[in-house]
Amino acid sequence: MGVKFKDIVSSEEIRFEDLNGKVVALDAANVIYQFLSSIRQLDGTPLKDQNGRVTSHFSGILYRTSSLVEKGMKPVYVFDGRSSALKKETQQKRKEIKEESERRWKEALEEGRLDDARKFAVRSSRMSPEIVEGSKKLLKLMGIPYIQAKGEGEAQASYMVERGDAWCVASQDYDCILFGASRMVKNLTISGGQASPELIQLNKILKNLDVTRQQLVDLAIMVGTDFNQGIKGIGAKKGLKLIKKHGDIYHALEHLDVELDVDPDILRDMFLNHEVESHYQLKWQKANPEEIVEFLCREHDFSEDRVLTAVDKLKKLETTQSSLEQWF
DNA sequence: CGATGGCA
DNA sequence: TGCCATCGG
Repeated sequence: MGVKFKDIVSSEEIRFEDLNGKVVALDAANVIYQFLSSIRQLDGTPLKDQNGRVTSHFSGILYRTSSLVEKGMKPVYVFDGRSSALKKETQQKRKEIKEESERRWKEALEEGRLDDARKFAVRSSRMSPEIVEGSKKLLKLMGIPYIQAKGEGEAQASYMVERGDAWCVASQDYDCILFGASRMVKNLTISGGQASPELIQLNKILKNLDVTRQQLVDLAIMVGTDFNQGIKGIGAKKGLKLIKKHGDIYHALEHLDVELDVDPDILRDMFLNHEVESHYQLKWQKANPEEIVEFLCREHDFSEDRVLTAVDKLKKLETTQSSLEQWF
């Protein structure tokens, strides 16, 4: 998932207080997928309502969002739009892994191997249109804005940081730095325990590695992204050396005597000139406790006490005003 | 994952 | 109060 840059990007640990008052653009797909993967029982079964509909993502969105608000952040969720045809191969591969994982989950369950069951269940997580629509509905009732991207959500979120409408992108993937996000935050989890939030700044990465953003994109293309396979045997470190030695991907490829499956120019264009939605408005509104209870408790069997406690935390937003609000 | 409750 | 196991849906 995402470009494998872990070995070359530096990050700094931050505290939640550092994000007080900041607009945080959350990559919705990334966040929801995390919830679907991890909010499960020991045997891997996700949370479900009485009708058997998965509710893990509702739990995650409700509790994490309300906690972020309580800590002073202004969250905005960014949903994926159409995905590039270039992503087809990755999507097909993921689909196969998920199907295989689901099969092995059931198999492990029958044989009583609980650890394996959970492991494969996590890998089998899938985000259906129903899950996306339900998530949007919940956010709306909570008064939390969401943006529908035209293309990749990461690209849209990065654009919002570039415009100054958001302070950072929150994601676990490094893709947003390729899309030009000047700041991204990893591990924006509440009970992080070990993993506290990490701030990753594009200009610091470029300075540390001594490359341009274009070169960083070229490097990603060599290493492989969700949109292309990359070159076998080339990881972030080796690729970085090659890009620095030869200047760009075309010259590096000449010296390696290999060809890519996709024209680098097409991928460069995707990362550097991604189609985005520029007409949007960020507005945090009062939560609607009655309708949230109707939706989560009546329709999806959540506990009213727990839901109302979380919803109460959203009141913090009513006292703060978006700096943007003055413009509208 | 995040909330909750029991226990020191 | 803080830590940890387990519950949530």
